[in-house]
Amino acid sequence: MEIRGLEACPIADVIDVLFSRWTTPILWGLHERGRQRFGDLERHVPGISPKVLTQRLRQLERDGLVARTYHAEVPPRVEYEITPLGASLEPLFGSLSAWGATNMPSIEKARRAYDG
Amino acid sequence: MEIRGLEACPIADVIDVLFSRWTTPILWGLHERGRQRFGDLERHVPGISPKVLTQRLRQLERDGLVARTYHAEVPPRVEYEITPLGASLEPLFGSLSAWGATNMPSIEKARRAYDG
DNA sequence: CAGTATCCAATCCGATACTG
DNA sequence: CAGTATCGGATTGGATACTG
Repeated sequence: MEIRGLEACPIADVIDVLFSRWTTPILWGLHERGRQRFGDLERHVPGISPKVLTQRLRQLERDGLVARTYHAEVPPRVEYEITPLGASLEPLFGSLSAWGATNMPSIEKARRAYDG
Repeated sequence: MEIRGLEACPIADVIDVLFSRWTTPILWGLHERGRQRFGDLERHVPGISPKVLTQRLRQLERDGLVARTYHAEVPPRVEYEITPLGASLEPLFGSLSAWGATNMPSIEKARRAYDG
C-alpha cells in the first residue's frame, strides 16, 4: 500500500489514498446512503470482515475523508459519515464511472481477443 | 485484484483495471516518454523487478491499454506503447493529479492531527 | 453494538539465476 | 535483450471467537 513507483509517477500518492482495497466501496456506501453505523456498513459492503472494515475506516478517518462519531450509550453507537474533503471526490468518481461506462466494453473485448 | 466490493460499487471494475499495483507508473512512463523498450521501462519505473514488470505489461496488453511489438532481431527488440484506449485515460489522470495537488496537503494535515 | 485478538491461507513481491 | 523459473519472505485477507 505504499510502493507504487514513487517519484516517477505524480499520482502515486493520490492512488494510495483513494484506491487501496475496499476504500472505494466504503466511500461509495457512505455517499449513497449517508451517515450510518458500523453494522450498516458491514452489511452493505458485501464480503468485508469486521477486521478489515475497521482497518479501512481507520485509514479513511486518518486521511480526513471520513468522520467517526462515538455515542457513549448502551449498547454503544458509532456513526460514520463522509467529510467535505471526502465529498470533494464526487466529480472524480463521476469521471471514473463515466470512463468505465464508455470503455469497459472495449476492455472486455480486448480480453476476449487476447485470451481467445 | 478482483474482489473490491462487487455489485455495490459501480466503479470497482474500473479500479481493478486502472489501479492495480504498478500499472499507473508504467502507463505514466509510456505516456511521458512514448514508445519504449522493456529495459527502458525497467530503468524508469524505480524498484520494479523484471518478473513483475512482465506481469503488469501482460495485464495491460490483455486489457488493451498497451501494445507490444516484437522485432525478431538479434538481440531481440520489444517495444511497448500506449494504445488509443490507454490514451483516453489522460483526462482522468489529469483530474486525479489535480485533485491530489489541491487536496493532498489537507490529507497530510489530517494525518498529523490524527497521529499527533 | 462495535469492535479486537488470533490463526491460517493466499497472494504478492524482490532477488537472483538462467535461457533463446 | 527480454524475458522465465524458482524461492523465500512479507503483507494481506478471511473466518471466527471473544470483550467492554
